[in-house]
Amino acid sequence: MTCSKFVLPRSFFTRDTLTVARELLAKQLARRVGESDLVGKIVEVEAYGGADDPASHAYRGMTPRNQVMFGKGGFAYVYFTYGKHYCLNVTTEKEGVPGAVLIRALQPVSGIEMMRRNRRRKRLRYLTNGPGKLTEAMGITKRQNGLDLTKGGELFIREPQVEEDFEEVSTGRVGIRVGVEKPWRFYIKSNSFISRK
DNA sequence: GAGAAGATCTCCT
DNA sequence: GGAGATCTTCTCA
Repeated sequence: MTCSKFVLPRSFFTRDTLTVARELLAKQLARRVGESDLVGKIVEVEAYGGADDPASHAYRGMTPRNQVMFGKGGFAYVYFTYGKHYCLNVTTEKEGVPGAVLIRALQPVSGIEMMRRNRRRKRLRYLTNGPGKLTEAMGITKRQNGLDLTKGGELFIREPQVEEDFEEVSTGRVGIRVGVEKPWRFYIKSNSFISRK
């Protein structure tokens, strides 16, 4: 069962990458595994561009890995890094324009017991407070690369049932060596699931 | 075909 | 607070 009226439509994603990144805060990432639903509130994101952004995978043009970033917005871009970790991005912009938003941290909403099993950790705070951690908690791997997130299938993004006020903070991006000066990281102020201060 | 770097996490001191 | 783990992907020859 999917509450499709809450699923974010294509038009949400096919906009400017920075706009999409900011508006993704406080939305819910939902993952369906068999009978179970894993849901987390998005509390931290980073925007990645194209030829204007040396930190982006798309900076040097299209490759087999990053081709999803060049398609239209609203698809999952999952890549493997550091020999251990997957990172989940949401593509943005229209067809032919590269752009993506890295989901860096979630606040668990439901399916928490399954997240604990996936992570083999008990402490709630360490289940999803980092890009490699949240993919492990939600069972996301390269198999989810290229999935359409607007269909309400095994992976999608939806409006929260209850709107909450929050204060947005923007800083330089984390864990990269170039392009650190761009204030393209956004997170919800004073949320305890942020990956780094 | 080889070499190097990477949008990170965990464990150890 | 710091280093090691570990493998995919890209670049260059």
